[in-house]
Amino acid sequence: MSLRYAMLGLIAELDGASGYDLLKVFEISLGTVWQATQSQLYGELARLTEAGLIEVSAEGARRRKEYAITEAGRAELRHWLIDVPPKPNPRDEPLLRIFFLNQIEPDEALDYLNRMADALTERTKELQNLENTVPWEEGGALADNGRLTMEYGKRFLAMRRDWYIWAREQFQARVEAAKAE
Amino acid sequence: MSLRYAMLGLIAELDGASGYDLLKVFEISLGTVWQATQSQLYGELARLTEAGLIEVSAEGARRRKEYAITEAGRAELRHWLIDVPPKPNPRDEPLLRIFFLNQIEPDEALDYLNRMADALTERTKELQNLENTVPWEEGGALADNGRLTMEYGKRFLAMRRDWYIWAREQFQARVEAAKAE
DNA sequence: ATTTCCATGTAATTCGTTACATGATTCT
DNA sequence: AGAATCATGTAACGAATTACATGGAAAT
Repeated sequence: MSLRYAMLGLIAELDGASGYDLLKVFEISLGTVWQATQSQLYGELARLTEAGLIEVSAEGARRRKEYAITEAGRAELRHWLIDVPPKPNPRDEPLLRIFFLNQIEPDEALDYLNRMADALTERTKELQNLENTVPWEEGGALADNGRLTMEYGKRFLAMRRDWYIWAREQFQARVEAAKAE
Repeated sequence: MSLRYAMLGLIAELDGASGYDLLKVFEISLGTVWQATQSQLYGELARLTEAGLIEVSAEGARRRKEYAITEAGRAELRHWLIDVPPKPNPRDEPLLRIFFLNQIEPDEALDYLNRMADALTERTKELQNLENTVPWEEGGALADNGRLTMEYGKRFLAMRRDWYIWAREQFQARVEAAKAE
């Protein structure tokens, strides 16, 4: 159900946004945190309008429809932010794989852990580049909060890279202990 | 598609497991990393059998069916582990909320950030308790890998708690700067 | 006897992805 | 004139959630 609130929140911040505008925002600034397809967006816009949480505030050229949040929508968004406890992800694919590491050869497993650590180092560089090129000045409050999530992203990458390095060491120690027998 | 491999991997490790057995494993040891419902499991068991990746190795009392991985299944699992790059989560609800923090009052936002940090401290304690009560000796390789994910869980919790504390400071500084104008 | 646990399945609904389809405006 | 971009929608499919339904065996 969170897509609903993601859209509600964006419409609250970016007043007079169209479905197309939202799509761009999802692609660019929200892409790392929440993904949505064009199909989903237009469907949810219809449902939000139906539910009275947003309304068409203007119609522009090329069939463009601009949306604005209603009072009911604002209340709903506020309620979600304050009263509904956020639920963390119930699924983590990279971590799932760790459980099955002994299904491949020890060397392959060590290699896998190395590759994962390297990939995270690579992504850290990319994120750093992104941070350097984003025009932070514009955008106001949304950009300020974007900066918070940028820092989160950096810490998350670093934590995982460190963990892969640590896990590799653990795994290797295990392999060598087994060999010594 | 990862549920498929989660089940394939479990059947490879726990030879002769039934759907019911897998369900228990998902509830207990795999629950923090990958969730699946009973409905999903039985459906996927049928599909995996259909695809020749597993087979019914025995039938027991109470309609129990035990499954074993086939050679084709082993190859498929191995291929997934080695060749298919894992994809990290495209959605993070707690982080999404951060974008809309300025939709509520500054005091409420600060309060929210505090509550999130506290909740993570709480969950750290729970995880520590869990670690102390899990019988690590049994279970062999699966348990060894479980220990790796346990450490991941601890680091992840700590990272998020620290970040919430940091974010709270950032947010407060912003609020005070705005007040000073 | 009856509760509890083992055990498997199906149905209905919602959410997400990919693909298809089309029209209007601006730019070169 | 033609390409690129803006803009909205629908259809088909697959994955996930919730609920329903039932039966056999063991324990109290």
